Formats: sequence, C-alpha cells, structure tokens
Amino acid sequence: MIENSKILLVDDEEDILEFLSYNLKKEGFRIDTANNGISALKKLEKSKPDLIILDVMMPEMDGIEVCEKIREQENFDDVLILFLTARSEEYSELAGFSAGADDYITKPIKPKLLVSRVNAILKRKRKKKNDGPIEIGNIHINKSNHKLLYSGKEIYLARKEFNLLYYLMTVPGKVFTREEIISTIWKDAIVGDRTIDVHIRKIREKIGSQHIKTIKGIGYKFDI
Amino acid sequence: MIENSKILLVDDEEDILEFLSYNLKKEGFRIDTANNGISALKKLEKSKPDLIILDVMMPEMDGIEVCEKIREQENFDDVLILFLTARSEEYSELAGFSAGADDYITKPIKPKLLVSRVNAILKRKRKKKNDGPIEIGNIHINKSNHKLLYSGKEIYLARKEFNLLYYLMTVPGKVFTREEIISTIWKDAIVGDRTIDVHIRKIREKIGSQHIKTIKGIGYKFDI
DNA sequence: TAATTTTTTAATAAAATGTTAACTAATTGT
DNA sequence: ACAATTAGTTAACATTTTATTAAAAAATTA
Repeated sequence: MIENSKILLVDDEEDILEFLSYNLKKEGFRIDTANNGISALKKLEKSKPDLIILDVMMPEMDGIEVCEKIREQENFDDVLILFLTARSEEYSELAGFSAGADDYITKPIKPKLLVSRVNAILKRKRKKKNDGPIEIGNIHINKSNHKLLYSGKEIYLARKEFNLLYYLMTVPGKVFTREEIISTIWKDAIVGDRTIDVHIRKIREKIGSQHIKTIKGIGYKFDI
Repeated sequence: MIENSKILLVDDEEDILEFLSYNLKKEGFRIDTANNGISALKKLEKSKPDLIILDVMMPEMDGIEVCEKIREQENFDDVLILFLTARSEEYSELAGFSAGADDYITKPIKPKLLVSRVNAILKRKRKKKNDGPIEIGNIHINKSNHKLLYSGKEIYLARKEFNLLYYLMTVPGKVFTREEIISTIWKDAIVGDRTIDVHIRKIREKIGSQHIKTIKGIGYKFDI
C-alpha cells in the first residue's frame, strides 16, 4: 500500500523536517526523521523505509555521500531515494543520479507537488516489478506499448481485456480462479462472475478460443 | 538498451577482471577485458564499448594516462569512463575527473553498488543523448533549435506542445501514461488530466491526428 | 504596462469501455 | 436421464475516459 509506506526524512534543518513531516503524515505516510547523514544511516536498519528523502546540502556528510553509503548496504541497494536540492545547484542532479538517486525535487518545496511526486515514485516502483513483455507461441503481449501481436498481426484489446489476458499469460498453464482474477484485475471494485465471462468471451472473439481454457468449477487458464 | 551495453574492463589483476566480469555479465552486460592500458587502447576500435571501467593503479601505464589517451581519440571522446580507485588514493578522484572520467568507484568493490553505479552512469548518458534530434518517418524534431519539420515544412509548436511531442517521440510506440507525462513535462507544477488532452489536441491540430494515438484508460503514444 | 501568446481550467459532449441481467447452453453428479 | 450447477451469450445500460470548446489565468513580449 502506497499510503502505508514509510518515509525517512533526512535534513539538518528542523523546520524543513517538520514541514515535510506534516505534509506527508497528512497523506497517511509513516514518517521517520534524521538530522544528519550519520544518524540516517544508523536508523536505516530499524526503520526499513520504503523511501528516503535526502537533502543534498547538509553539513559534515552531504546527501550524495549519504546516498552512496546507503547504496553500499546490501539491504538498501534498491530503496527509493529522492533528493531535495536548491534550484541553483545544477550539479546535484547529475551527481545525485550517478550516486543512485531515483528522483529529485527542487526547493522551495510545494506541498502538493511533493506529495504527488512521492506518490508517483512509490507507484512507479510497485509497477516496475512485473511488467515485462511476454511471448508465448505466436502471441506477444507487451504492456509498455499496450500491444498484442497474434502471429505478427496487431490486435487491439481494451484495458480490462488486455490486463486479463496479460495476467493469465504471466503463468501459462496455471489455472487462475475467479477469485484470483478479480482480486488482481479489479483491485478496487466488486464485480460479479459473469463480468469475467464476458471479458473472456471478448478476448476469445479476438484471439480465438483455443488459448483460454475453462476449467469448470475452478477458473481459467492460458495455454498455447 | 542499458542491459545490452558493452563494457570494457581494464585491470592488471586477473582476479578483479573476473570478479567484475562475473557480476556485470550476470546483469546482462556484454563484457570485454584488457590486462593493461596498451591492450585496452588497441581493443577500443574493435570493441566499441559504451563504458570503460579503468583501474587507476596499473603498472606501466596508469588509468589516468589511459583515460587521457582515450579522450584524445576522435571516436571515443565521449565514451563513458569509470575509474576504480583504492579508497586511500584520494588524489585520483580529482586527477581522474580532470583526465575526463565520468565517475569512479572505490575499492573494495561491492557488487550491487557496482551494478547500480554502472546502470546510473549508462542511464545518464542515454538521458543526455536523448536531447538530440529525432527523426521518425517524415517528422523531424530538434530540441536544440526548437524546430519541428513535417514533410520538410516547418511547424511552430508552443513550448509545452513541443516538449510533449518530443517526449512521446523519444520512445515511439510506447504508451506513456498521463502520470508519466505529467511527471516529466510538468516537473514543478500540478495540472489536471484535461490539460494534457488540450495540448494533445493542439498538437494534432498541427501535425494531424494519425500520429498520436489514444489508448483509452492508459495514455498516449506516438506512432508513425 | 499593454498587448499578445501560451497555458490551464471548467463545462459539457462524445466515445469507448465495463457491468449487469436475463436467458441459453453445457457439464456434472446422482 | 434429469436436476443442479456452472459457464456462455447477448444486448441494454451505467460508468469511465477522452475530446472539444470557450474562457480565465499566467507568462511572455513589445
């Protein structure tokens, strides 16, 4: 859950910590804070944040350095890191990305922009995990360009149809129960079983009915 | 494709070559190796690497010198170079950057950090490259002079329109979600979804509507 | 500062997608 | 074979998403 994500804020200025904290807590994020890089690194293991927001300009250890040290740690080499930079510090974007930052926000920080960025970055991460193109037999399905190629011919599927077919194709041969299908394709809606049937029908209409098999009493599966 | 990038490893210690090789191959990079500077310089032309990882400390010709010689060559003045330095050799960071290094990693090398750095540096390069002119079909778009040529005819686009079209054209065929579009084109502002529609409409007005396709429920994509 | 252009929004129309209900067909267990 | 259960089909309808305006707001230029 994005809303339940934990964020570690690292800044030497108490005002900024409070400002960030206030605005992010309001959105339902869990917040930890640290006043400097050393303290941030110490808190890491215990806090296990999903996202770290790092001020680039800090006395002693700057954000870039903290970022590098975080990336060195086995368990945090893929934690999300977002930099805060003053608009003038042009350098920091490059240095930051090379140190392993995922995004950055320039000061002055606008609360709404901050929140939308944080949401975007967290969502992006979740999405990344399983999104690759799948190729089974003469069927290629690719989420990034929303394309379904059937024997080289492009076939258009509406969103739900596309997601449903893609989902079935993630594990060819596996029978997906209606429950499984609904809980992944219809994340925040309640629909009846007939609805799935209709979508399956529409997919079959487009790619033929030999690929999606009905296992009566259980669900559907994709086969070559 | 970052994953498909070729990397030339240059180190006199066989162990380190193997260590680097193993860890980078695992990530899908194509690897060439050289035991010393001379050999590296010789292999350059044939290998055409995207990135060279150079040990600073090598007998005969050290990394700095190799780096300088690489930069002298017409074809490799913008190849990426990453230095390996022992943590103690403080000098090398400065010397390295002045010799034309793009980044450096200190030993001992941690595999995950190495990989994340290599990815970051390659991504950065792509980003830089991505500012170049793009030519797809009979559409030429060039950021450096803010010009759009459609079948040779110059068409004026306002800034947001231009950036939006350019962005879509960076990866033809890929469907960009509104979220993606907003987070890259509207870095410091929050705008509603309708705003994108309006800009899309204006672009379509100027270049015709066959190129930018709407994927309902997902976003927009550019196609020839 | 006024004029002009660009950008954004709001309101509403249009289109596409998604869902359901009612019915039919198929399958299963007895 | 015959209920009983489960899935398939269809078309109507609801919902969601996008397109289109015009007008306001913001930015830029003269």
